[in-house]
Amino acid sequence: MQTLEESREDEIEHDDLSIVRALEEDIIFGRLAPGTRLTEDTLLARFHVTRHFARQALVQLETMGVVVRERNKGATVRSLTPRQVQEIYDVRELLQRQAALWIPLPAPDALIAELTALHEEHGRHVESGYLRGVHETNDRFHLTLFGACGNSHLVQSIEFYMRLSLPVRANSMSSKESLQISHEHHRLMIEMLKGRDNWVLAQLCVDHLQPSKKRYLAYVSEN
Amino acid sequence: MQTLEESREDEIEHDDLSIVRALEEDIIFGRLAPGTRLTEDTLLARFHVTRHFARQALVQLETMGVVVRERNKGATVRSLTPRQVQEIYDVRELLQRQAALWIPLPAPDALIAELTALHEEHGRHVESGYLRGVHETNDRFHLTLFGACGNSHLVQSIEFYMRLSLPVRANSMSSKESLQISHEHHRLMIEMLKGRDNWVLAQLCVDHLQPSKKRYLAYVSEN
DNA sequence: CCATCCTATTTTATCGATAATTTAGCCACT
DNA sequence: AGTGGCTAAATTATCGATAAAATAGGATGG
Repeated sequence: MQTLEESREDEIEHDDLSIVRALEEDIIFGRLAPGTRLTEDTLLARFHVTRHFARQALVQLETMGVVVRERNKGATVRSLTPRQVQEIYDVRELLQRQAALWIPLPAPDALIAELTALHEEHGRHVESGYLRGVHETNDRFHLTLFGACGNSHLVQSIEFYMRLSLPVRANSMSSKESLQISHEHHRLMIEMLKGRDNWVLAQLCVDHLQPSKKRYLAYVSEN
Repeated sequence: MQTLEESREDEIEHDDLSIVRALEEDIIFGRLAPGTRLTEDTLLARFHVTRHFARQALVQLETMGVVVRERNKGATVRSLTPRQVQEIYDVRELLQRQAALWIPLPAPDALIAELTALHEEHGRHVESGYLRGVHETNDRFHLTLFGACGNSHLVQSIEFYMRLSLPVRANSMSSKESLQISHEHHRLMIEMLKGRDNWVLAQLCVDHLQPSKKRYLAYVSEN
């Protein structure tokens, strides 16, 4: 049903932001493997934009840490070594733990309501297998949750590292079981927000990161 | 003596990186106040570069969080509200504390030697009042120190927030006394690296951030 | 005298053409 | 057969010109 809305790239107009979005999605869904070359001309042809926008999109993806650019050589989808994955996740744990600790508990009803709505939408997408929606609501859920810590700069950094770990998280998108576990975690988080124990919430946020990291590390070690 | 090497911008060639550096320096030395407009044409005239590079420099400064750009309006030097300063420093404390905790102690002799060399150079610059050198060796000192934590991504984030707090740190550059206190802190840090107590080191790193933050917040509150 | 619209000016955004660089394949030479 | 350099292809980097947008100042009508 949802697959109908794919691949309209020939028809609609594009600016550099939409190119960034599209490529980001290609990466998390595994359609663009790490190491894949991204030449400007390819983007030009695919998105029907002027060179200026294709280039700008690549520049932006580079600063987001999603692609690597070498001078006079072009851009490739960034590939992460296990070491880098470990480092990135260590920082993610640090940031998300602290954000969770800083959330004033119990959380206001408005926040609970907003998260519950996102949670339900997420659940529907998981059940129907609409991955694009799963990914989108998942990210919105976490940014809303961590946003409650009141430190917008911390949230920005959390968002940055979410982007950086896109290829790592790609794995877990492929199995419905993982998505359901993740969904259940979210439910628990909402419950915790009603209580007063920041430490339990923080631990939950840290644990929530483990499955996709472990899955990825296991995957690369067996190759 | 050192002032001789200033203002050669008319003569030497520039790429966007050198523009970024120059503007960065202008900000930390207070020559460019927060809120100042940076039009492309101004940079064009000042650095004798093509519009392409001036523009690219502004784009880069924006992603570094040093300037703000509004569509069709141009770039201005970012100004930080006290709230933002507080947020930024909360994150800096978090990151630098953790980096300090992750440094394996006692630190290897090679690291001690490297830091001692930087420390001495820093001291010379403080004494001679060569601010450009003070700033440069100061940043190198901290990046080398935190680099020892072994997590390059964490170090990158620390560097990012050092940039973001450039205007805050500008204040403390103006008083020799602050610089000397800072210098003494560095000496203590090196001492701590020889010991085994990560927590003392971490606390020192956090304390080291306080003076410039407090000075800045006091400054804006009295205006 | 005030509000509104218009216009001139400033400034950024977009573009396609051209220059510079790298890469790979080929050929000549040893 | 192997090595070195040379040419052609692919790709990115740079540029100046033009388009579009925002702004400020003044003119016009009420």
